[in-house]
Amino acid sequence: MTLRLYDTATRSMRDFVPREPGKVAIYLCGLTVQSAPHIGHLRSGVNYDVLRRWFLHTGYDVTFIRNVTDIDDKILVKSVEQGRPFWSIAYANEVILAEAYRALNVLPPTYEPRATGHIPEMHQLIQKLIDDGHAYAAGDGSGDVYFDVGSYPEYGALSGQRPDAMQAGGEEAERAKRDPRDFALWKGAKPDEPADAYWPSPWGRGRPGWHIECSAMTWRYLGAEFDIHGGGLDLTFPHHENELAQSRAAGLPFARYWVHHALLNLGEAKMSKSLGNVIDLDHVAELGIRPVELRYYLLAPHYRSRIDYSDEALREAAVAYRRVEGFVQRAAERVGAGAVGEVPAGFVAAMNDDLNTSGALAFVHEETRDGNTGLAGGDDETVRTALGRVRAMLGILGVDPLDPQWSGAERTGDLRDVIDSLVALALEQRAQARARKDWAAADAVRDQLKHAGVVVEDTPQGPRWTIGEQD
RNA sequence: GGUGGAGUGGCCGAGAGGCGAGGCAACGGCCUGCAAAGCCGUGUACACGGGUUCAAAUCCCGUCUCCACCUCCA
Repeated sequence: MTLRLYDTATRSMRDFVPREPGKVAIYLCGLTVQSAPHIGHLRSGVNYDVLRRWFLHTGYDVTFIRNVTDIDDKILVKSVEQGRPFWSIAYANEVILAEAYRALNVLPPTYEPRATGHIPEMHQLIQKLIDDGHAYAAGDGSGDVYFDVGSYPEYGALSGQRPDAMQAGGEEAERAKRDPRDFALWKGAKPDEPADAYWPSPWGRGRPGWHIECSAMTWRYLGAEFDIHGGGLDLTFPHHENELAQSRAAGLPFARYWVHHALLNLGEAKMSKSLGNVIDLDHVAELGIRPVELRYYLLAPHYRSRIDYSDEALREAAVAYRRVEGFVQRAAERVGAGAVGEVPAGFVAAMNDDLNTSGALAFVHEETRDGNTGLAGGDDETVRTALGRVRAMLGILGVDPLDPQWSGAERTGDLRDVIDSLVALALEQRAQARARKDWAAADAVRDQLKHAGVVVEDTPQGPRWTIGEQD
């Protein structure tokens, strides 16, 4: 069975056929590092991380490129406002972003190129487009270079826009464009913008337009043609349409599949800096939700379904995850972590069906139930099998509780052994009280531990403790 | 105005012509000294109105509501 993916360009599900057998080359539009990321941005990282891990699981050699846009209008505006170099602002946000990805167990990309590191490649592409009659330098001395949309008949095919029906964009100020739909490949330097934000070019000092960077970087790292181009639904137009137009016009076949994920909304609108309706990792932490639980929340709905964020839904997802996590921990205590096992066929079928993570999770929960039954009945073989399967599935989703990434250390740190000794003392007291049926004394011990954040549960093998919420 | 997409039980959320995904919550039971955890059981859900069909949440037509894009945006 092969993976089927929904391809935006054809608006249909297509069997995934790699350009080269056994290899897949993916380009994901990363973030513009104008500010710290919110969880909508992180959804993008998590969704494509799951796609990537699925390819790895199914035996592909994956080349995964995720870019960083480290220069754009907003960054330059901030640079002027704050009196800091634009690159220091971009880099500071890039560091925060990297930390967020790491916290969510998003694998580092094969390479993470920055727009500003690829000016020569952009120049090459732009020159080729000019030479071939697809682009022109503005006649007003601005130093701008525009893509000539009229020279590319396929324009609009990706996003389903009909060029003649498109609303004229940002009204005035489009200076020397021959057609309002033409877009900037290169932007000439302007006096009111930071003086350190420019590079020399055949058309004068300037900086790149937004879209050209992705065409340049896919070309540089993945070649003329590659397998999958991903990004948020909101990038379909104009960004991806423009990338496609300029790349194709320059003679590059470009992406074979276009994968777009839906956005995360808060209230009535998508989460965005400009609307101010933003939830970030700090807010999630304040709710008592761990990063692994946030990751579960972000990957549980299908990637093409909109997520309407609510604290309540996030908490529910965390509870669902904790059920599975609880099984994994108890099972590992009983039979040992063991090796990662087989992945159930239903899970595979769901994942191959356009990465249906929701459907796939149903199998995680079924296997968890079987495992819990085994645990209750003392059937170690069932426990072992279920544990192996659950861990295999969770590993593909990047949320295996036994992955060193999570490992429970974030709550107990290196103090686990110390706590264990102390708790053992208390539990010994409780055991003595229970032996003489002094339930009040026994419960007092448990209550005190609970108050300190240690939750005690009795099992057929004796009491076990976990770290919970402090009262 | 143009282009995509969505409305599923108290909540979240898959599915896409015929056996009620899964989770959370609720209720009942088992287990437990009590609890916790777990297991078992309990739901006649598919925005509305028509139509097609032996059969529709799933297909067709119409209506309503919502979201995204058409401008920077994951």
